[in-house]
Amino acid sequence: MSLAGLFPIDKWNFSTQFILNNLPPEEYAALSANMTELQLKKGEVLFRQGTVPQGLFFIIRGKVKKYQVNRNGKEQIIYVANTGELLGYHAILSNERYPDSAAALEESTIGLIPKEDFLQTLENSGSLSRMLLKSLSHEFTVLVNSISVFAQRSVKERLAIALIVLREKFKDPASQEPVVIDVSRNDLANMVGSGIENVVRFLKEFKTAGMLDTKGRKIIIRDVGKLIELSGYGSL
Amino acid sequence: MSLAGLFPIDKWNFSTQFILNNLPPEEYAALSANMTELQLKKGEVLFRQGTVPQGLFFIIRGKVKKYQVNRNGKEQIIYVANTGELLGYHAILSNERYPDSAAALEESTIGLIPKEDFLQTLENSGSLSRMLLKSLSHEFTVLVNSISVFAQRSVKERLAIALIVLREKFKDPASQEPVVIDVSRNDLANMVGSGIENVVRFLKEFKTAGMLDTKGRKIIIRDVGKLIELSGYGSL
DNA sequence: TTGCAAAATTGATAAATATCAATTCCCTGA
DNA sequence: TCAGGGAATTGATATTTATCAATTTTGCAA
Repeated sequence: MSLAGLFPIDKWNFSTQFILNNLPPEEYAALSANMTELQLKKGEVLFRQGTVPQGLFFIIRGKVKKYQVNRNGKEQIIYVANTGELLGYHAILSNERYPDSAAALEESTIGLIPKEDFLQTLENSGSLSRMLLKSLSHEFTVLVNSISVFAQRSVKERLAIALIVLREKFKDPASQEPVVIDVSRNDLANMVGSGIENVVRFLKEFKTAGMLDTKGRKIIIRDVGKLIELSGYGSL
Repeated sequence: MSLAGLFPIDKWNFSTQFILNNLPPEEYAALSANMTELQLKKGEVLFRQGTVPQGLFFIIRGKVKKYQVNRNGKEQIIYVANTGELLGYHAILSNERYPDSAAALEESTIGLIPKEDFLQTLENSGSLSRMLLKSLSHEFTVLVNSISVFAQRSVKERLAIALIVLREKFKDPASQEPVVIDVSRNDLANMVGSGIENVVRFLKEFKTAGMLDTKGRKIIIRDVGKLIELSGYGSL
């Protein structure tokens, strides 16, 4: 089922997957000349908030959560980045430390581009800077949306939204099967901004209502339409 | 009282005030050649979410709230922009419609720069694009912080934070007097993401605790230190 | 396989927040 | 200056969400 016209999925996804692909060949070459690969196991941290950025990351394959940890150790997931997306450019561009941390949600392959190569290419390239401006501006839309949702919507609605968004991320384009979302209850709760228990209870409710099934920690989405109704984006 | 070392105020402010000032003279000239001025009365809308951007706005003097209105008409204030800040560039750069609306919180003077002049200058200028990349990346930090706070902190903490942030915005550098914050309870509630009644009750609590006084709708901050304690950023 | 530790689930209850209703308190324009 | 109306405040209560305490289930590693 496509979400087109039913749910504003573009307001929940960044758009950096398009950057590397659309770069003129010579700029791509400059950028990737010294790119090294790096394998992350599930749960491994790519970078940690408060540290100084050393490079730009490219998700060759996998899923990476971006999150903040507050003083009480509570984790808030801001975004889940997928294959093809870039990570870690904000801190380089703003010349600040990482505002958030990044860790693999599943086994992932990451390309690491040295900070200098990134900045150098940026100097010499109109396209890269144009595309970054565009992506960063789009991210603004995404984050502003998140703020409204966190500030105003109920936990149940936020869970529904999280499931719709995750479903897109876990979708296998080659398959017609219902999408299987594979994240821990803990990560799900940290995306939704609530406790594990609440999330579990609402999941059960959704299950009873026929929107999804669970199989261990895996969540199989059966009826996105109903989830969209619940999310508050119904009859958009 | 300065917040340095006590509260991360930079994580709550965008940084576009620096852009126009630091632009090379010829680029500034190109940008402002066709700038027209526009006077906004308190409450007047500068642009509305979902509409197509026509230009870039510069706050010559005043305060402008950026907010989203959801389906139920509930308003969420995302940010309060102050004198010197730029507005409305995201939608132009991402080639999307405005993700949020903007309205004057007080009588304001706005400079309007045609979209074409902005894009043209951007084409020809390294500085402008560099500074925008930096500002946009910093905004990411600000918004990510907001998300964590909305998702995890209590209304009381959020109110304390809102007051600390507003105090900075309403500060008169020429005066040593305690800062007077002049916003409606409604706007304050929409910043905090709660109802007016809750905000009023917590304000009363803060007042009783000696952190502030009220005078009609005006809020006079007496003890930021205590507010910082309450905000959850105490002993940062 | 099996046993175990971690993760998920369930239940009960406390705490926070939202909502509805009713006053009271300002501003502002006549 | 004063009356009217919107804004702010207060009170009472419903609803949502968080938290604590047990179980039960799962996924691994031996």
